[in-house]
Amino acid sequence: MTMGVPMSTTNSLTADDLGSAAQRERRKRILDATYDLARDGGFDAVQMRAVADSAEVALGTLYRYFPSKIHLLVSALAREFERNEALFRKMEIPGDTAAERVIFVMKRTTRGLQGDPKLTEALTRAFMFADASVATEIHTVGMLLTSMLTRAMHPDDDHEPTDQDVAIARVIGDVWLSALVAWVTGRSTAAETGAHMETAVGLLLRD
Amino acid sequence: MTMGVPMSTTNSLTADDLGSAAQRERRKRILDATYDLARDGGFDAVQMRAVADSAEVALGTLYRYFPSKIHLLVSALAREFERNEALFRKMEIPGDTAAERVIFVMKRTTRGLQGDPKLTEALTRAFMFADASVATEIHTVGMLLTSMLTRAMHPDDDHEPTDQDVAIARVIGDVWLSALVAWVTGRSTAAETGAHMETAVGLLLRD
DNA sequence: GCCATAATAGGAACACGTTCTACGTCGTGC
DNA sequence: GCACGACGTAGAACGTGTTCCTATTATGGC
Repeated sequence: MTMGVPMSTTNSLTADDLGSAAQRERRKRILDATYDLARDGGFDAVQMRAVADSAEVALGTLYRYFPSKIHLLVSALAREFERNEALFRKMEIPGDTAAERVIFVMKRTTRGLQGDPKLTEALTRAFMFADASVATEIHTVGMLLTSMLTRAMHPDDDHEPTDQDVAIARVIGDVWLSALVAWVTGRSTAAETGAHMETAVGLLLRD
Repeated sequence: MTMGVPMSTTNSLTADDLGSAAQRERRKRILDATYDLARDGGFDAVQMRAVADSAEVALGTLYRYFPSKIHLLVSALAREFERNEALFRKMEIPGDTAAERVIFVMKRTTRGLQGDPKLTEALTRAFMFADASVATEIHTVGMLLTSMLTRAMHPDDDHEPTDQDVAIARVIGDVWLSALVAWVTGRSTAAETGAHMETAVGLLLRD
Protein backbone atom coordinates (compact mmCIF):
# COMPACT_ATOMS: atom_id res chain seq x y z
CA MET A 1 0.00 0.00 0.00
CA THR A 2 1.95 3.03 -1.19
CA MET A 3 1.24 6.53 -0.05
CA GLY A 4 1.73 8.32 -3.34
CA VAL A 5 -0.29 11.14 -4.82
CA PRO A 6 -3.83 9.94 -5.32
CA MET A 7 -4.87 9.55 -8.90
CA SER A 8 -7.64 11.93 -9.75
CA THR A 9 -9.26 9.70 -12.34
CA THR A 10 -10.64 6.19 -12.01
CA ASN A 11 -10.38 6.37 -8.23
CA SER A 12 -13.15 6.97 -5.75
CA LEU A 13 -13.87 10.60 -5.15
CA THR A 14 -12.51 11.98 -1.92
CA ALA A 15 -13.46 15.04 0.05
CA ASP A 16 -10.42 16.83 -1.27
CA ASP A 17 -10.75 16.02 -4.92
CA LEU A 18 -14.24 17.33 -5.22
CA GLY A 19 -14.84 17.14 -8.92
CA SER A 20 -17.59 19.00 -10.69
CA ALA A 21 -20.52 20.76 -9.10
CA ALA A 22 -22.76 17.88 -10.08
CA GLN A 23 -20.41 15.51 -8.30
CA ARG A 24 -20.30 17.64 -5.17
CA GLU A 25 -24.06 17.72 -5.27
CA ARG A 26 -24.30 13.93 -5.61
CA ARG A 27 -21.84 13.46 -2.79
CA LYS A 28 -23.90 15.71 -0.56
CA ARG A 29 -27.14 13.93 -1.46
CA ILE A 30 -25.55 10.59 -0.60
CA LEU A 31 -24.24 11.80 2.76
CA ASP A 32 -27.60 13.40 3.55
CA ALA A 33 -29.41 10.18 2.75
CA THR A 34 -26.94 8.27 4.90
CA TYR A 35 -27.48 10.69 7.74
CA ASP A 36 -31.26 10.41 7.56
CA LEU A 37 -31.32 6.65 7.36
CA ALA A 38 -28.84 6.36 10.23
CA ARG A 39 -30.78 8.80 12.40
CA ASP A 40 -34.01 6.89 11.89
CA GLY A 41 -32.82 3.32 12.02
CA GLY A 42 -29.17 3.06 13.01
CA PHE A 43 -26.43 1.00 11.44
CA ASP A 44 -28.65 -1.74 10.07
CA ALA A 45 -30.98 0.71 8.39
CA VAL A 46 -28.14 2.21 6.37
CA GLN A 47 -28.47 -0.29 3.57
CA MET A 48 -26.58 0.49 0.45
CA ARG A 49 -29.58 -0.03 -1.82
CA ALA A 50 -31.65 2.23 0.41
CA VAL A 51 -28.98 4.92 0.41
CA ALA A 52 -28.73 4.75 -3.36
CA ASP A 53 -32.49 4.95 -3.80
CA SER A 54 -32.87 7.77 -1.33
CA ALA A 55 -30.02 9.76 -2.86
CA GLU A 56 -31.36 8.97 -6.33
CA VAL A 57 -28.15 7.48 -7.62
CA ALA A 58 -27.47 3.99 -8.91
CA LEU A 59 -25.88 1.45 -6.64
CA GLY A 60 -22.75 1.41 -8.75
CA THR A 61 -22.48 5.17 -8.48
CA LEU A 62 -22.78 5.03 -4.72
CA TYR A 63 -19.87 2.60 -4.70
CA ARG A 64 -17.89 4.89 -6.94
CA TYR A 65 -18.21 7.69 -4.41
CA PHE A 66 -17.78 5.55 -1.29
CA PRO A 67 -16.10 2.20 -1.72
CA SER A 68 -17.88 0.57 1.22
CA LYS A 69 -20.60 1.09 3.78
CA ILE A 70 -17.90 1.75 6.36
CA HIS A 71 -16.28 4.47 4.25
CA LEU A 72 -19.68 5.99 3.76
CA LEU A 73 -20.53 6.10 7.45
CA VAL A 74 -17.12 7.27 8.57
CA SER A 75 -17.30 10.05 6.00
CA ALA A 76 -20.65 11.05 7.43
CA LEU A 77 -19.10 11.03 10.88
CA ALA A 78 -16.22 13.21 9.71
CA ARG A 79 -18.69 15.73 8.30
CA GLU A 80 -20.52 15.88 11.63
CA PHE A 81 -17.27 16.34 13.51
CA GLU A 82 -16.25 19.14 11.21
CA ARG A 83 -19.49 20.93 11.93
CA ASN A 84 -19.06 20.37 15.64
CA GLU A 85 -15.49 21.50 15.72
CA ALA A 86 -16.36 24.65 13.81
CA LEU A 87 -18.98 25.46 16.42
CA PHE A 88 -16.51 25.16 19.29
CA ARG A 89 -13.94 27.12 17.38
CA LYS A 90 -16.33 30.05 17.18
CA MET A 91 -17.52 30.02 20.77
CA GLU A 92 -15.97 30.91 24.09
CA ILE A 93 -15.59 27.73 26.12
CA PRO A 94 -16.75 28.31 29.69
CA GLY A 95 -14.86 27.04 32.75
CA ASP A 96 -12.03 28.24 34.97
CA THR A 97 -9.76 25.21 34.74
CA ALA A 98 -8.65 23.01 31.88
CA ALA A 99 -10.58 20.13 33.41
CA GLU A 100 -13.81 22.10 33.50
CA ARG A 101 -13.47 23.26 29.94
CA VAL A 102 -12.62 19.79 28.67
CA ILE A 103 -15.60 18.34 30.48
CA PHE A 104 -17.78 21.03 28.98
CA VAL A 105 -16.66 20.15 25.47
CA MET A 106 -17.11 16.44 26.02
CA LYS A 107 -20.50 16.75 27.66
CA ARG A 108 -21.74 19.08 25.00
CA THR A 109 -20.55 16.79 22.25
CA THR A 110 -21.82 13.68 23.98
CA ARG A 111 -25.19 15.26 24.61
CA GLY A 112 -25.46 16.05 20.93
CA LEU A 113 -24.70 12.44 20.11
CA GLN A 114 -27.06 11.04 22.71
CA GLY A 115 -29.85 13.14 21.28
CA ASP A 116 -29.65 10.96 18.19
CA PRO A 117 -28.86 7.53 19.57
CA LYS A 118 -29.48 5.62 16.36
CA LEU A 119 -27.27 7.96 14.40
CA THR A 120 -24.56 7.70 17.02
CA GLU A 121 -24.80 3.95 17.01
CA ALA A 122 -24.35 3.82 13.27
CA LEU A 123 -21.41 6.21 13.18
CA THR A 124 -19.64 4.70 16.18
CA ARG A 125 -20.02 1.18 14.88
CA ALA A 126 -18.58 2.17 11.56
CA PHE A 127 -15.68 3.94 13.21
CA MET A 128 -14.85 0.92 15.32
CA PHE A 129 -15.09 -1.42 12.39
CA ALA A 130 -13.02 0.62 10.01
CA ASP A 131 -9.80 -0.92 8.77
CA ALA A 132 -6.68 0.59 7.27
CA SER A 133 -8.40 1.46 4.01
CA VAL A 134 -10.39 4.08 5.90
CA ALA A 135 -7.29 5.57 7.52
CA THR A 136 -7.71 8.96 5.87
CA GLU A 137 -11.21 9.52 7.14
CA ILE A 138 -10.36 8.12 10.57
CA HIS A 139 -7.38 10.39 10.81
CA THR A 140 -9.56 13.40 10.05
CA VAL A 141 -11.86 12.51 12.93
CA GLY A 142 -8.96 11.89 15.31
CA MET A 143 -7.34 15.23 14.48
CA LEU A 144 -10.57 17.12 14.99
CA LEU A 145 -11.15 15.48 18.35
CA THR A 146 -7.61 16.12 19.58
CA SER A 147 -7.80 19.68 18.35
CA MET A 148 -11.09 20.28 20.15
CA LEU A 149 -9.68 18.93 23.39
CA THR A 150 -6.34 20.74 23.36
CA ARG A 151 -8.11 23.97 22.51
CA ALA A 152 -10.34 23.43 25.52
CA MET A 153 -7.25 22.93 27.66
CA HIS A 154 -5.62 26.11 26.35
CA PRO A 155 -8.21 28.54 25.05
CA ASP A 156 -5.48 31.02 24.05
CA ASP A 157 -5.06 30.24 20.40
CA ASP A 158 -1.56 31.41 20.06
CA HIS A 159 0.62 28.54 21.21
CA GLU A 160 0.87 24.99 20.01
CA PRO A 161 -0.18 22.31 22.49
CA THR A 162 2.70 20.51 24.19
CA ASP A 163 3.39 16.82 23.78
CA GLN A 164 1.88 16.23 27.18
CA ASP A 165 -1.28 18.07 26.15
CA VAL A 166 -1.61 15.92 23.08
CA ALA A 167 -0.97 12.75 25.09
CA ILE A 168 -3.66 13.70 27.58
CA ALA A 169 -6.05 14.62 24.80
CA ARG A 170 -5.48 11.26 23.16
CA VAL A 171 -6.13 9.37 26.38
CA ILE A 172 -9.31 11.35 26.92
CA GLY A 173 -10.29 10.58 23.35
CA ASP A 174 -9.71 6.89 23.99
CA VAL A 175 -11.86 6.93 27.10
CA TRP A 176 -14.52 8.81 25.25
CA LEU A 177 -14.56 6.32 22.42
CA SER A 178 -14.75 3.36 24.77
CA ALA A 179 -17.51 5.01 26.74
CA LEU A 180 -19.37 5.73 23.55
CA VAL A 181 -19.03 2.14 22.44
CA ALA A 182 -20.29 0.92 25.81
CA TRP A 183 -23.24 3.28 25.63
CA VAL A 184 -24.05 2.58 22.00
CA THR A 185 -23.99 -1.15 22.56
CA GLY A 186 -26.31 -0.86 25.54
CA ARG A 187 -23.69 -1.77 28.11
CA SER A 188 -23.83 1.47 30.06
CA THR A 189 -26.28 4.30 30.52
CA ALA A 190 -25.86 7.91 29.46
CA ALA A 191 -25.35 8.88 33.09
CA GLU A 192 -22.63 6.28 33.60
CA THR A 193 -20.95 7.44 30.44
CA GLY A 194 -20.89 11.02 31.69
CA ALA A 195 -19.65 10.05 35.13
CA HIS A 196 -16.90 7.86 33.74
CA MET A 197 -15.67 10.67 31.53
CA GLU A 198 -15.65 13.10 34.40
CA THR A 199 -13.65 10.66 36.49
CA ALA A 200 -11.15 10.16 33.70
CA VAL A 201 -10.71 13.87 33.11
CA GLY A 202 -10.31 14.38 36.84
CA LEU A 203 -7.59 11.76 36.97
CA LEU A 204 -5.74 13.18 34.00
CA LEU A 205 -6.08 16.91 34.61
CA ARG A 206 -5.53 17.34 38.33
CA ASP A 207 -3.88 20.71 38.37
CA MET B 1 -35.79 -7.14 27.63
CA THR B 2 -36.26 -8.54 31.11
CA MET B 3 -33.43 -9.66 33.31
CA GLY B 4 -35.05 -12.75 34.79
CA VAL B 5 -33.56 -16.13 35.38
CA PRO B 6 -32.45 -17.59 32.07
CA MET B 7 -34.50 -20.50 30.87
CA SER B 8 -32.44 -23.59 30.72
CA THR B 9 -34.35 -25.20 27.89
CA THR B 10 -34.92 -23.97 24.36
CA ASN B 11 -32.39 -21.21 24.82
CA SER B 12 -28.89 -21.04 23.57
CA LEU B 13 -26.41 -22.80 25.79
CA THR B 14 -24.31 -20.51 27.91
CA ALA B 15 -21.00 -21.07 29.62
CA ASP B 16 -22.80 -21.44 32.92
CA ASP B 17 -25.52 -23.80 31.87
CA LEU B 18 -23.20 -26.35 30.47
CA GLY B 19 -25.53 -29.21 29.73
CA SER B 20 -24.38 -32.75 29.17
CA ALA B 21 -20.87 -33.93 28.59
CA ALA B 22 -21.62 -34.27 24.89
CA GLN B 23 -22.75 -30.66 24.80
CA ARG B 24 -19.67 -29.44 26.64
CA GLU B 25 -17.61 -31.36 24.14
CA ARG B 26 -19.42 -29.82 21.18
CA ARG B 27 -19.04 -26.37 22.66
CA LYS B 28 -15.32 -26.92 23.04
CA ARG B 29 -14.97 -28.24 19.49
CA ILE B 30 -16.77 -25.17 18.18
CA LEU B 31 -14.60 -22.74 20.13
CA ASP B 32 -11.47 -24.60 19.08
CA ALA B 33 -12.47 -24.44 15.44
CA THR B 34 -13.22 -20.73 15.82
CA TYR B 35 -9.85 -20.18 17.40
CA ASP B 36 -8.00 -21.99 14.63
CA LEU B 37 -9.84 -20.26 11.81
CA ALA B 38 -9.35 -16.86 13.43
CA ARG B 39 -5.66 -17.48 14.04
CA ASP B 40 -5.08 -18.44 10.43
CA GLY B 41 -7.29 -15.97 8.62
CA GLY B 42 -8.77 -13.37 10.94
CA PHE B 43 -12.31 -12.14 11.19
CA ASP B 44 -13.28 -12.84 7.58
CA ALA B 45 -12.02 -16.40 7.73
CA VAL B 46 -14.30 -17.23 10.63
CA GLN B 47 -17.21 -18.18 8.41
CA MET B 48 -20.08 -19.88 10.11
CA ARG B 49 -20.23 -22.71 7.58
CA ALA B 50 -16.51 -23.24 7.94
CA VAL B 51 -16.72 -23.29 11.74
CA ALA B 52 -19.58 -25.78 11.57
CA ASP B 53 -17.71 -28.02 9.14
CA SER B 54 -14.50 -27.85 11.10
CA ALA B 55 -16.23 -28.56 14.41
CA GLU B 56 -18.25 -31.31 12.73
CA VAL B 57 -21.61 -29.92 13.71
CA ALA B 58 -24.48 -28.75 11.55
CA LEU B 59 -24.95 -25.07 10.88
CA GLY B 60 -28.18 -25.04 12.86
CA THR B 61 -26.40 -26.62 15.82
CA LEU B 62 -23.71 -23.99 15.72
CA TYR B 63 -26.41 -21.34 15.91
CA ARG B 64 -28.02 -23.13 18.82
CA TYR B 65 -24.81 -22.88 20.77
CA PHE B 66 -23.86 -19.37 19.66
CA PRO B 67 -26.63 -17.18 18.33
CA SER B 68 -24.34 -15.12 16.10
CA LYS B 69 -20.82 -14.87 14.78
CA ILE B 70 -20.21 -12.06 17.23
CA HIS B 71 -21.32 -14.14 20.21
CA LEU B 72 -19.08 -16.89 18.99
CA LEU B 73 -16.00 -14.73 18.71
CA VAL B 74 -16.58 -12.86 21.94
CA SER B 75 -17.00 -16.19 23.71
CA ALA B 76 -13.68 -17.28 22.26
CA LEU B 77 -12.15 -14.05 23.49
CA ALA B 78 -13.57 -14.60 26.96
CA ARG B 79 -12.02 -18.05 27.05
CA GLU B 80 -8.64 -16.61 26.10
CA PHE B 81 -8.92 -13.93 28.75
CA GLU B 82 -9.77 -16.49 31.37
CA ARG B 83 -6.66 -18.44 30.50
CA ASN B 84 -4.57 -15.28 30.58
CA GLU B 85 -5.99 -14.08 33.87
CA ALA B 86 -5.35 -17.45 35.46
CA LEU B 87 -1.71 -17.23 34.40
CA PHE B 88 -1.22 -13.84 36.00
CA ARG B 89 -3.06 -14.98 39.10
CA LYS B 90 -0.52 -17.73 39.58
CA MET B 91 2.62 -15.71 38.94
CA GLU B 92 4.49 -13.02 40.82
CA ILE B 93 4.21 -9.76 38.88
CA PRO B 94 7.60 -8.05 38.72
CA GLY B 95 8.06 -4.32 39.27
CA ASP B 96 8.60 -1.99 42.20
CA THR B 97 5.78 0.45 41.54
CA ALA B 98 2.16 0.05 40.54
CA ALA B 99 2.92 1.70 37.20
CA GLU B 100 5.73 -0.77 36.43
CA ARG B 101 3.60 -3.77 37.31
CA VAL B 102 0.63 -2.51 35.30
CA ILE B 103 2.85 -1.90 32.31
CA PHE B 104 4.28 -5.37 32.69
CA VAL B 105 0.81 -6.93 32.62
CA MET B 106 -0.29 -4.86 29.65
CA LYS B 107 2.85 -5.45 27.64
CA ARG B 108 2.80 -9.14 28.34
CA THR B 109 -0.83 -9.40 27.32
CA THR B 110 -0.37 -7.20 24.30
CA ARG B 111 2.65 -9.15 23.17
CA GLY B 112 0.63 -12.31 23.40
CA LEU B 113 -2.03 -10.75 21.23
CA GLN B 114 0.40 -9.29 18.75
CA GLY B 115 1.96 -12.70 18.33
CA ASP B 116 -1.28 -13.78 16.71
CA PRO B 117 -2.35 -10.71 14.79
CA LYS B 118 -5.09 -12.38 12.79
CA LEU B 119 -6.60 -13.90 15.90
CA THR B 120 -6.43 -10.58 17.70
CA GLU B 121 -8.03 -8.83 14.77
CA ALA B 122 -10.90 -11.26 14.78
CA LEU B 123 -11.50 -11.10 18.52
CA THR B 124 -11.11 -7.34 18.81
CA ARG B 125 -13.40 -6.66 15.89
CA ALA B 126 -16.06 -8.88 17.37
CA PHE B 127 -15.72 -7.20 20.75
CA MET B 128 -16.12 -3.77 19.23
CA PHE B 129 -19.07 -4.80 17.15
CA ALA B 130 -20.95 -6.52 19.92
CA ASP B 131 -24.30 -5.09 20.91
CA ALA B 132 -26.39 -5.41 24.05
CA SER B 133 -27.27 -9.03 23.35
CA VAL B 134 -23.66 -9.94 24.02
CA ALA B 135 -23.57 -8.03 27.30
CA THR B 136 -22.90 -11.12 29.42
CA GLU B 137 -19.82 -12.19 27.52
CA ILE B 138 -18.56 -8.61 27.26
CA HIS B 139 -18.99 -8.14 30.97
CA THR B 140 -16.92 -11.24 31.64
CA VAL B 141 -14.08 -9.82 29.62
CA GLY B 142 -14.31 -6.42 31.27
CA MET B 143 -14.24 -7.91 34.75
CA LEU B 144 -11.22 -10.04 33.97
CA LEU B 145 -9.34 -7.07 32.57
CA THR B 146 -10.14 -4.83 35.53
CA SER B 147 -9.23 -7.61 37.92
CA MET B 148 -5.88 -8.18 36.21
CA LEU B 149 -5.04 -4.49 36.39
CA THR B 150 -6.08 -3.85 39.99
CA ARG B 151 -4.17 -6.95 41.06
CA ALA B 152 -1.11 -5.55 39.31
CA MET B 153 -1.57 -2.29 41.19
CA HIS B 154 -1.88 -4.08 44.52
CA PRO B 155 -0.21 -7.48 44.43
CA ASP B 156 -1.24 -8.16 48.04
CA ASP B 157 -4.36 -10.23 47.57
CA ASP B 158 -5.97 -9.41 50.81
CA HIS B 159 -7.72 -6.11 50.28
CA GLU B 160 -10.36 -5.03 47.82
CA PRO B 161 -9.32 -2.36 45.30
CA THR B 162 -10.57 1.14 46.10
CA ASP B 163 -12.97 3.04 43.87
CA GLN B 164 -10.07 5.07 42.60
CA ASP B 165 -8.16 1.91 41.73
CA VAL B 166 -11.10 0.61 39.76
CA ALA B 167 -11.55 3.96 38.02
CA ILE B 168 -7.91 4.01 36.99
CA ALA B 169 -8.08 0.41 35.87
CA ARG B 170 -11.09 1.18 33.73
CA VAL B 171 -9.41 4.15 32.09
CA ILE B 172 -6.35 2.05 31.37
CA GLY B 173 -8.62 -0.61 29.93
CA ASP B 174 -10.23 1.97 27.68
CA VAL B 175 -6.89 3.19 26.42
CA TRP B 176 -5.80 -0.34 25.85
CA LEU B 177 -8.90 -1.17 23.88
CA SER B 178 -8.57 1.94 21.72
CA ALA B 179 -4.92 1.21 21.12
CA LEU B 180 -5.76 -2.35 20.20
CA VAL B 181 -8.39 -1.20 17.76
CA ALA B 182 -5.97 1.25 16.19
CA TRP B 183 -3.35 -1.46 15.87
CA VAL B 184 -5.74 -4.13 14.60
CA THR B 185 -7.16 -1.83 11.96
CA GLY B 186 -3.71 -0.89 10.76
CA ARG B 187 -3.82 2.67 12.02
CA SER B 188 -0.88 2.39 14.38
CA THR B 189 2.16 0.15 14.78
CA ALA B 190 2.89 -2.22 17.62
CA ALA B 191 5.58 0.16 18.87
CA GLU B 192 3.20 3.11 18.89
CA THR B 193 0.65 1.04 20.72
CA GLY B 194 3.17 0.18 23.43
CA ALA B 195 4.38 3.76 23.75
CA HIS B 196 0.89 5.14 24.00
CA MET B 197 0.02 2.71 26.75
CA GLU B 198 3.14 3.59 28.70
CA THR B 199 2.30 7.26 28.41
CA ALA B 200 -1.22 6.67 29.61
CA VAL B 201 -0.12 4.58 32.58
CA GLY B 202 2.47 7.23 33.42
CA LEU B 203 -0.19 9.92 33.39
CA LEU B 204 -2.57 7.92 35.53
CA LEU B 205 -0.23 6.33 38.03
CA ARG B 206 2.27 9.07 38.91
CA ASP B 207 2.95 8.21 42.52
C1' DG C 1 -37.69 -51.86 25.83
C1' DC C 2 -40.80 -47.99 24.40
C1' DC C 3 -42.57 -43.60 23.81
C1' DA C 4 -42.39 -38.49 23.89
C1' DT C 5 -39.58 -34.89 23.36
C1' DA C 6 -35.46 -32.45 22.53
C1' DA C 7 -31.31 -32.17 19.87
C1' DT C 8 -28.80 -32.67 15.61
C1' DA C 9 -27.92 -33.21 10.62
C1' DG C 10 -28.44 -31.59 6.15
C1' DG C 11 -29.48 -28.27 3.31
C1' DA C 12 -32.69 -24.81 1.08
C1' DA C 13 -33.97 -20.08 1.42
C1' DC C 14 -33.42 -15.30 2.43
C1' DA C 15 -31.03 -10.59 3.29
C1' DC C 16 -27.69 -7.40 2.45
C1' DG C 17 -22.85 -5.90 1.17
C1' DT C 18 -20.36 -6.05 -2.83
C1' DT C 19 -19.12 -6.90 -7.69
C1' DC C 20 -20.08 -7.19 -12.43
C1' DT C 21 -22.36 -6.54 -16.99
C1' DA C 22 -24.75 -4.09 -20.50
C1' DC C 23 -26.27 -0.02 -22.02
C1' DG C 24 -27.32 5.01 -22.18
C1' DT C 25 -25.58 9.98 -21.58
C1' DC C 26 -22.77 13.83 -21.18
C1' DG C 27 -18.97 16.82 -22.30
C1' DT C 28 -14.72 17.76 -24.54
C1' DG C 29 -11.17 17.94 -28.39
C1' DC C 30 -11.26 17.94 -33.17
C1' DG D 1 -21.46 18.05 -35.73
C1' DC D 2 -19.19 14.01 -33.90
C1' DA D 3 -16.38 10.36 -32.06
C1' DC D 4 -14.57 8.98 -27.77
C1' DG D 5 -13.98 8.12 -23.05
C1' DA D 6 -15.48 8.89 -18.45
C1' DC D 7 -19.62 8.80 -15.88
C1' DG D 8 -24.23 7.22 -14.68
C1' DT D 9 -28.29 3.80 -14.61
C1' DA D 10 -30.51 -0.54 -14.02
C1' DG D 11 -30.32 -4.66 -12.38
C1' DA D 12 -28.37 -9.47 -12.26
C1' DA D 13 -25.18 -12.20 -9.72
C1' DC D 14 -22.33 -13.72 -5.92
C1' DG D 15 -20.74 -14.54 -0.97
C1' DT D 16 -21.65 -14.98 3.65
C1' DG D 17 -24.50 -14.35 8.00
C1' DT D 18 -28.87 -15.89 9.43
C1' DT D 19 -33.30 -18.34 9.41
C1' DC D 20 -36.15 -22.12 8.43
C1' DC D 21 -37.74 -26.77 7.33
C1' DT D 22 -37.70 -31.83 7.44
C1' DA D 23 -35.87 -36.18 8.58
C1' DT D 24 -33.07 -38.61 11.73
C1' DT D 25 -30.94 -39.56 16.11
C1' DA D 26 -30.20 -39.18 21.29
C1' DT D 27 -32.14 -38.96 25.73
C1' DG D 28 -34.87 -39.49 29.77
C1' DG D 29 -39.20 -41.21 32.13
C1' DC D 30 -42.20 -45.26 32.48
